Amino acid sequence: MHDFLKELNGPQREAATHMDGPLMIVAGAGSGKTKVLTTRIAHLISNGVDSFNILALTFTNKAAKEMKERVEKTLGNTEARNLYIGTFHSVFARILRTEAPKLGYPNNFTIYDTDDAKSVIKTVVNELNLDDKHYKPSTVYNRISSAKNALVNPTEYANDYAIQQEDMRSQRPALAQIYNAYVKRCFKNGAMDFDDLLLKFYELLKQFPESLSKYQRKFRYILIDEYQDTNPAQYEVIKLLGAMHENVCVVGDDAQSIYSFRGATIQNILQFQKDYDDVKVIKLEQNYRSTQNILHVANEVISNNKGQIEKRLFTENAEGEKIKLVRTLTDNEEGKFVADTIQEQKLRNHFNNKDFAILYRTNAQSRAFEESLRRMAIPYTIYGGMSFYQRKEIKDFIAYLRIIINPKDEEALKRIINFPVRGIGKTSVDKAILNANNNNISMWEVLENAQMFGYKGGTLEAIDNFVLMIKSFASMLQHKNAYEVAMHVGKQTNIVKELFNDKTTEGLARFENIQELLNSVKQWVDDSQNRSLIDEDGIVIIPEPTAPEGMGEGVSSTPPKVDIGTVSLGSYLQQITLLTDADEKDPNADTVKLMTIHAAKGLEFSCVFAAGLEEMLFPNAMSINTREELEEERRLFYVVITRSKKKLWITYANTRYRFGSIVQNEPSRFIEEIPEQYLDRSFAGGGARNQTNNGWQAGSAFERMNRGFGQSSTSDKKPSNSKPSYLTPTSRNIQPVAHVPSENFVASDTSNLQAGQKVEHQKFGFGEVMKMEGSAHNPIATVKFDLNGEKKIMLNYAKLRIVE
DNA sequence: TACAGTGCTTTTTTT
DNA sequence: AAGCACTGTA
Repeated sequence: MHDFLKELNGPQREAATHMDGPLMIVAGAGSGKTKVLTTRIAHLISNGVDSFNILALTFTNKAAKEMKERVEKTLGNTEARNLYIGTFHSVFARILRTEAPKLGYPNNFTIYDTDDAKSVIKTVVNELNLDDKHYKPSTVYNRISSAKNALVNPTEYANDYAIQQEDMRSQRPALAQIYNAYVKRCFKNGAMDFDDLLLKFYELLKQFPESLSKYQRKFRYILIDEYQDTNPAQYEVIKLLGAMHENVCVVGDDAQSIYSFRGATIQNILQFQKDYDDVKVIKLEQNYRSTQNILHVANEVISNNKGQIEKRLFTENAEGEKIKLVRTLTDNEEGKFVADTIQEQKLRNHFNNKDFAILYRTNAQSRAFEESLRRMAIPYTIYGGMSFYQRKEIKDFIAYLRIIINPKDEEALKRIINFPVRGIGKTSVDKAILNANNNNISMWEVLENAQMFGYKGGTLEAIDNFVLMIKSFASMLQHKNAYEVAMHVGKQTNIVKELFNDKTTEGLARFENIQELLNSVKQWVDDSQNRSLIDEDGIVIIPEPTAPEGMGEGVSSTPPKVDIGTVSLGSYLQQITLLTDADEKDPNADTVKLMTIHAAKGLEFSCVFAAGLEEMLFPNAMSINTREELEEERRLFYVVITRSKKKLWITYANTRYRFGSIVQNEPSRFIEEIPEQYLDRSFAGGGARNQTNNGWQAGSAFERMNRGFGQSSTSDKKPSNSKPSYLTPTSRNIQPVAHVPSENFVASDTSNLQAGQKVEHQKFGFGEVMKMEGSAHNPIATVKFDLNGEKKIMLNYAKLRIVE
């Protein structure tokens, strides 16, 4: 037996050493599934399986990278470099780079990110003369994305009765038409969106038996991480690829399925056992991560969901502390509490910054934490922001590179045709697009033949110069590498110079960003020296960022079909669009981590703050309409609880800002699902379930202080602990003048509220409605309160009692 | 044509 | 609160 198997427990070892045949590992949170996966790969290799024949698919680049590194470490040699480990998207993109021509796409197809895709949608909605208020790009995009993930093509979409009913109901009857136009336009642009990477690969396998058999033979062993999050497109691909050898190993946890909004379906887990004759099922039920208390709470919470795969998570870890429940008055106070507590814990228990994570439901919640951490000079890293490559100046620059690699890329062309300004205005651009559509050619081809299409004078000259310039860039790639070309583009277009001359702070930042972009191209080029660019068939491939140093993959003697410069730049461009901001950050940096719960899946931290446990927020207002939605929210709660190894705080605020106005929220219903015995409510803010002002509880003290009922005396201190600073009101915190709601306060139906009516607000007191505005969907009342002045109240959130 | 001011929407989660 | 699109002005 190999050494690396010694560290595994029974079921883990059984899973890791299972050789042939389908295998399903049901892996509870913190049960060591990554360890099992990596050990399994190592075991396969050391038992004679060629590393070239192993495919491992994950959902994030981060997970892929970690897996690769751990296999490498386990094996202690470089065999791991030959593995295909990556995200569904990156692995499929890599393969499609060689196979795309079979489907009518260029090898150098562009990958459209969400912004590009939405821009295409905007274009086609306009061209179809549809109202873009009704057909908002984000809504349409989501709808199209769902269809693609469910393998519903435009024709099926248009012919499906239920779908059509649904679109009629939502007042969007033209969606089928838009979907169709969108798909055609992307194809014409030589571009695939994220969903296409899955969909087109599926179509390839489906339509070309020789391709199917090629990849079936190549990937004799397949491993899928986070199987509970696969969607039908991914499911079908896996099924096809695995059909020959049936060596498919999936790892998943139904309790952690949190991506149904992206088309993932838990059905895939249940279906797996029916797809193959004898599926071996192994459950990993021992948790190595969390304390008993944390695990008990997690188990208790998730038991409120119906229909789960039967399993009992247990741990031999210490009992640990109770879960600390904390209520604060506002979102800013919540931020302060967390920052204070981190500071205190660091001093008292010698934690590092990186031992803490602040996890929340929505990205918008990060603001308050950022501010408080910055004020206390605690280093932090926020995940979930914009990737470096999505910044405007970077995308503009990249658009030049995109257009020389794929001239059909209309989105890129539109970005740069008049940037920097060269006298090709909107009218000229519209005309070009119109001509392109009418003659069924690309916009670029129209520009190439500008004179033929009636352009004259200065505009014609400007277009001709532009076309000439782009062509000169493209031809440079024949003898210069991608970095040299990118540098040349920067100079020739004046972009670099212009930014250099812009001495504003933002201009400086943009200049530095462009420098960084050029560095990243340089790095890519340098690294490519060590990469094979040709696969076993002599076809140019997209190398992975950390790909092998020219081994195995077979440097064929067949000459490449395209210039190396083009290949290198083309693969660079495809690769960077699949990067997220998480891939650009160092997870080991000693900083507090801030991210959504979704983004935290698969991670663990000694100390976790689960923030914003309020109704409307978590569970989110968008997800409380069906049992399925609510159960997914609960799984999300399960995920956040199980991220914690030692200490867990659950925080919520009475009021917080939303869309610029204050809203009040009830504590989350999920809090009530935690058995009292595991809760520590003695914390600042009390976390009192009801909001009565009893005892010394700091929260009520805070309320009293802010009502001007006299400064809290020293006896108000928490025992053995000086008063935390978040209890100290600052001048910035302008609290409303106290108002005690009437005995009979009941929120009225305000759907017909009108100016002139008298109302009572729980906190702001009595007032008169001055005016009504906003939409019927989101009415906003301006109320002049007797004691608190004028305030805008969003009626969807605030509770008002109509007095008269 | 470019920019400043206005008003309107937005926030659920992401490769 | 903030970012975006639209509009009117210079």
